[in-house]
Amino acid sequence: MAGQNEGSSTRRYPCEKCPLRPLPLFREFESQELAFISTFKKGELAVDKGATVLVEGSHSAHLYTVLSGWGFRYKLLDDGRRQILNYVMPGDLIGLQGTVMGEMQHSIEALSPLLLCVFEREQLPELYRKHPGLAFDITWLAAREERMLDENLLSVGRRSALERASYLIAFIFARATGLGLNDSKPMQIPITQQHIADTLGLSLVHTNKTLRKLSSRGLIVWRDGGCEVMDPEALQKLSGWSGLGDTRRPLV
Amino acid sequence: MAGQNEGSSTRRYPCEKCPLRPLPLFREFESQELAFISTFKKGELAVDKGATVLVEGSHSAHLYTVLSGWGFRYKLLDDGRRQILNYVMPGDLIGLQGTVMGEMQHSIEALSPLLLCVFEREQLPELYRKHPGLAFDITWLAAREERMLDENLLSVGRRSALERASYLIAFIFARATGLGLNDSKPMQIPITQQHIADTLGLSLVHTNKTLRKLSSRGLIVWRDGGCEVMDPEALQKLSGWSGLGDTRRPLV
DNA sequence: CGCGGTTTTGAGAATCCTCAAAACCAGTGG
DNA sequence: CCACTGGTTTTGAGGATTCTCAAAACCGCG
Repeated sequence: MAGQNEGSSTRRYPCEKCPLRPLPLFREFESQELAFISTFKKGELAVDKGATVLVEGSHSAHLYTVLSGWGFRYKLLDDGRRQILNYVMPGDLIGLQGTVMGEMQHSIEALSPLLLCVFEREQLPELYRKHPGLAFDITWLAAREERMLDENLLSVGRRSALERASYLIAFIFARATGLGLNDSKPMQIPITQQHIADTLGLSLVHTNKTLRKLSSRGLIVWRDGGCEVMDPEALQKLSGWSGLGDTRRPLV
Repeated sequence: MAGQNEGSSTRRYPCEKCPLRPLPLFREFESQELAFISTFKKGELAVDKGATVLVEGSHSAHLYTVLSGWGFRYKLLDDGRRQILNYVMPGDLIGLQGTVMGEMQHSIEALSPLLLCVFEREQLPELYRKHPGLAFDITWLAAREERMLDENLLSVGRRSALERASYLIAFIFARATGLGLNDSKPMQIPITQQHIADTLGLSLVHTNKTLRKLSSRGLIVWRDGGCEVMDPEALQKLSGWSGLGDTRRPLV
């Protein structure tokens, strides 16, 4: 296995100075809620690129919010076939399944160096008791994840290879843009074609040929081991996807 | 469209005499929680087979728990391609997405006559304020739905047609069995092959040929417009699925 | 320069799809 | 009781998509 949670537990970002919260994407919080979150947060965890954050079958005592970096959730079959379920980006709450239902049913791996806020499972009941608004937010985030999975399932089940690839890239682009991650002009997504293949349910070879078509149409460029998005509108149109809504969302 | 919510709003089952709650599958409730649920419940809705319970794009003011019957959640592409996301069975909470996030992002259709408990969106904040335990249960159910979607996505993305079909039937069988729905000796699932095709992401023709293989091996029998499950263990083994856990779950 | 990981290409094979038609079956109306 | 109808299941055949196998090209890194 690539590597386990090796990470320092410093605390560079107090919640009051959270770099994410000011973004227009996120809903505003009441100060008392913010104060609670601040005590709820136990520290930060830095995870190396390629390391596994959470492992299927483990019984995690923690819950995390992504502060920065990219990752992905996936499941494996016995013979090694891998399905990537979704990507994990700043503001996402991860480990909820394990925390709420017991055992983790999927794994999460870092696609880039990840910085996580660490929360403790044990304090969750207290959160639910004292801060119904935050409890509602957690449900909201779970419903949002469900919605993204619905879309992914629709894509893998019913779209052609070309549509799937377009959808995936447009989808990731939309999420990253909302977070203000497109600082470089053509935004770059830090994934390999193997990741895309395992997300779309296609073989590596056919994925490559499909991406090649997108390249030849000028919609993307594959460079420096990542995908540069040249024409997100065209990708979205090609996939027949209606886009993310523009509702603001909570951040826990 | 086949038909809209035509249903009487009688109230045959007071919560105190809920036919589901006594099942060993469900966690026990505190009496005050039960009392609240009872006031939370606004009535019952009977939905005809084939009718659409919730429509994608609508802004539902209601939230439902299935009392009896079968249904399915699905999404459509513009050109009519359909992907079934999951099946809906007694004890499932539906409409949460629409209630929590605004617009419904999927539709739900009845596979058999459905009986639903009706709750109101407006009272949800009160539930979160007064009954953190119930709030947690709702999150739990959302996480459970997410888990089922993860499994379905793994299946559609990475399993062969034969494995997918086996998995789906074993999965539905396991859920129904937990609910005590297998009163008839070989349990019958009330779906058409078109439903299976749209769940697995396969064409109708190929689905038929795949099911035929399962029949010839004696794992299922297709009779009376439904699927009789003859050998659930073999199906589960063939699909390489580890089964549902045996944790008890909440019922809201 | 050599190495491991990633991308690219080619070729043949398996899976899965579409088109088309027949068989089957329950319900309806004559 | 029978013919008709619409929905569902079944089968065949040819074609498109996607897969596996295999090898080469590429690329950053020690």
